Amino acid sequence: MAKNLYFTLKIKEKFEPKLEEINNKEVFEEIELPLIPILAQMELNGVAVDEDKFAELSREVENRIKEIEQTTWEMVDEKFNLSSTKQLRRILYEKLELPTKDIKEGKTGYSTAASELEKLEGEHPIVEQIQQHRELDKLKHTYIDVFPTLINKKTGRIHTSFNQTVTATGRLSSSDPNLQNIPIRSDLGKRIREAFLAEEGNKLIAADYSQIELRIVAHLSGDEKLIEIFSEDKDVHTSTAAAIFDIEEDEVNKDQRSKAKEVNYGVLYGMGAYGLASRTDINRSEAKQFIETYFDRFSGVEMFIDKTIEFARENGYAETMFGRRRLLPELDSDNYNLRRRGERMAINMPVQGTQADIIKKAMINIDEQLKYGFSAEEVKMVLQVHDELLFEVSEDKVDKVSEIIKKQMENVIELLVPVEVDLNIGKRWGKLK
DNA sequence: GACCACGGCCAC
DNA sequence: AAACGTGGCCGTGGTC
Repeated sequence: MAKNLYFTLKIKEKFEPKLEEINNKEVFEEIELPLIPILAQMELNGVAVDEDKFAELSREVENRIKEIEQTTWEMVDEKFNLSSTKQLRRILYEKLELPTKDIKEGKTGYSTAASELEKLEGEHPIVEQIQQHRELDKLKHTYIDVFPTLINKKTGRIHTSFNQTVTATGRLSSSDPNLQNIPIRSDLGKRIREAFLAEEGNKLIAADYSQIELRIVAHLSGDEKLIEIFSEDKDVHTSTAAAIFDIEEDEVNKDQRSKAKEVNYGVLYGMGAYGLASRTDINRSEAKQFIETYFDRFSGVEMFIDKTIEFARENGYAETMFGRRRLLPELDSDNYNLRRRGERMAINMPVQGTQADIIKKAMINIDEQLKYGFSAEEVKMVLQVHDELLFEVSEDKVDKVSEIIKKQMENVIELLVPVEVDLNIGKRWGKLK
């Protein structure tokens, strides 16, 4: 024990000045340190799951996968492993001789990734079988069949690890198992998420920040148009579509909105024309025009991006609103691609990192507020998924607790735009209202 | 059995 | 040559 104390002190002596030197003592003391016991408690709390539901899904998906396999084998007159990209590549591009003109090549040959299979739609019915197989196989082996084996004997719940020192931006990560990537997008995915639930007498409260990253961009850039959109509580993707297509908001169709959404999020990550074109049905020159028009309408955002990269190049790091830093030696590289990658990291850090700071601070403030009025039995913080907090709460405390959660999350920081949190409550995650 | 690279894909 | 940021986990195919 004495040794532990001795070396801990030595470590403090070594690192405290360094922390001060990089101006991160506050991030450490006001965010990371107080967060530790909260994460520990969340790990101990765990989350309840519906074991029978997983068993049911497993049987159902198993049968469907077998059907698809059989159909696929009959199409090519041979049995092969659909999970082997190597074998699939031989079948698609050699045996069936599907066109490889637009297909990306990796280190081992032509790709069979989802984005490439899409280009082969209509060429052969096997493509659709592979697409379906991919989704079902992924969800079965990564989630459906895994979670039942991870239910803790004593608690009857699943316990993750929240890692505090993994990411470059300040986000948490979750592992063993990762509970930050539970499916939600596909129909089967939704059914998997619905297998996460509250125990008898409890409800789940999911509280998520609405468009927080784009609101942070609005704040950091000071872009007038983006600020106006959020201040007037408009749908940001619809308004963006109206701005770039130069039409009225009520004239925006689904397709235009979804393209605007790609642009909105793409911008946060430094997406180029190539990226936008490959993710939508427009070609490169249209994509280029698109992005140019976006920056023309939202010139504050373009200036923010330029200034952020410039700052990072001069200082060797990018930082969040709370001063958390990410070193970016890539910006000095002789390698063009590496340098461009560094620039994209520089753009992303202030946005993603500030979001991480905000939600961590919210967790600390909520914990502080809840620990006096409620018992650990009545209220459990169970998961954090980057812009969302999940709580399991005694049914009779839901109203009071909801109010505290929303208030604390929305008031961590004042931005030039409103910070909004949506609450969803119910028995099953993914089926909340 | 442990580990690895790769291709692939789930989430935000 | 790469093209959109942050993660973690899967099966295949292979080595030790």
